[in-house]
Amino acid sequence: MTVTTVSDPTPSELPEFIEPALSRGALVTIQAECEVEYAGRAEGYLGPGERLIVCKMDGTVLVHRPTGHDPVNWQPPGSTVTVEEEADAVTVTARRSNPNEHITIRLLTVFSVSKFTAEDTAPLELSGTEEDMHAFLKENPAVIEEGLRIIEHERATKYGSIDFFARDVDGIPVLIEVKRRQATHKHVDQLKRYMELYRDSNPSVRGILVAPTASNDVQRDLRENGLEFESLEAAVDAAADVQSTTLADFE
Amino acid sequence: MTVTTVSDPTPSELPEFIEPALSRGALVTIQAECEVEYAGRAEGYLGPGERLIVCKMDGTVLVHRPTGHDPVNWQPPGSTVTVEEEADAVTVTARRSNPNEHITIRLLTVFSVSKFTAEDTAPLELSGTEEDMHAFLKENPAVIEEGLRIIEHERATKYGSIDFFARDVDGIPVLIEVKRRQATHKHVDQLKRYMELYRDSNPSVRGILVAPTASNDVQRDLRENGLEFESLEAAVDAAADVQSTTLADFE
DNA sequence: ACCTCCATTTCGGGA
DNA sequence: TCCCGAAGTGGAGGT
Repeated sequence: MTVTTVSDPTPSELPEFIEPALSRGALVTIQAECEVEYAGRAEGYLGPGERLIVCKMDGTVLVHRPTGHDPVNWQPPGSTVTVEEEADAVTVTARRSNPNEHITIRLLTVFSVSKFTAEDTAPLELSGTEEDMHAFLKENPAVIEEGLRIIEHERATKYGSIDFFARDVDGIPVLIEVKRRQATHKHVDQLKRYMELYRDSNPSVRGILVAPTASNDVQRDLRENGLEFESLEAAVDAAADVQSTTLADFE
Repeated sequence: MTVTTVSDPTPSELPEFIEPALSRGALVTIQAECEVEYAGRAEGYLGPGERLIVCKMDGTVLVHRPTGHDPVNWQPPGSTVTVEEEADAVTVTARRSNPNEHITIRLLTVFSVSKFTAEDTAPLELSGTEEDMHAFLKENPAVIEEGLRIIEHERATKYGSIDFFARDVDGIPVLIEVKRRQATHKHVDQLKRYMELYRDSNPSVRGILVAPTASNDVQRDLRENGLEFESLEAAVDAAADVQSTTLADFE
């Protein structure tokens, strides 16, 4: 039996159910009315309500409301989880240092608690990330500009790293920043910053922001700073494909 | 009965259990071996493994592994969830448009499924956010600099908004950017960008980055750009307190 | 440990 | 709707 569920557990059952389950690597889910208090990087209080609580073997604790993607309260992996029976409630506390913070969940009424010893080793295969886009552009620099030669990928600077350091057909150095989503002013800032590191020693250096789209405002921002925009919708699609894409896709 | 759990459900039970539960506003949790496929902003595939699946009434779907804070796969709120029995598995699909994307979970073995009609209206009370820091600084501008007058909070520009537009004791305009955590080069960039909007019409404008700390690199970056750093550890603490803090805390 | 940046970021606020 | 920035962001990768 991989899943064990206890309906309407008594308060004294909870510590002896949850703590050993976690230390044996189980996923614990609790359906309960609870209130939550958090103190650490910020301070938070959540009054009584019915929520789904998930505790993981690595110290992760999540408190989920009936709606929304994000947990309303949580504790990241690396925390230590303890369950204690108190006078009028059972509390689940997860603590960690660095940063020093804790979450305390007061279980007012527990409707159900279950443990699930889950085994999961399959890796997540994800494509269409910015990394995939990089790999594609490295192999197909001409989709950015005819004659462009990639000199270095992820060129380190004292502040972050430039996605691509390249040279154009005339040998002029080109700094390239790649985004997988619509470009924003922030990305222009990022490219501008890298440009500053090169302009002194090489005033002719060019800067290109490569992204599927950019608003008119952002495109103007680039122009006003002597930078260029290269719309590359196709590169995003290509990066999502597993099989390699050829230049023919762009003609 | 608020929670209903079915252990080892048969495939044909699942659609009729899950879909009505969601449409009636329940939180559905599934403990199962499954594989997951995602296509939309990126493409993903996760091979068979044992996971906890959470479906919410608002269309949120989360797939959690035995470890980690983040779901390994998910679909954000606003999706439409359907459950279908197929030849060799039951699939849970969540779809949304804008962006067009979907997640498909193939349930290979379902150990347990439960529905939880949770009611939760309590608001989350959170303090120590950047917004709280703003409120504190607005009331206590002298902690930034003696004689500073706040003219405008969240002053809109064509690009984002400046946290504070102020004037110093000599009437010189001051742009202030506030961060609740250690300042980074990105924040310097942000302030620099706002400065550009004012330097033309007012060359003497000053810029201050207010944050609890900043690395030496970042502080140098600020100096080299004619900007200032104001370390304000205390303001962060003050913002976390519910009761208002007085200037005395800084003396 | 620090620093930087990506993320299927999500979320909320303002124009 | 777009656009922008915060988040208790989390997570990975480099130095």
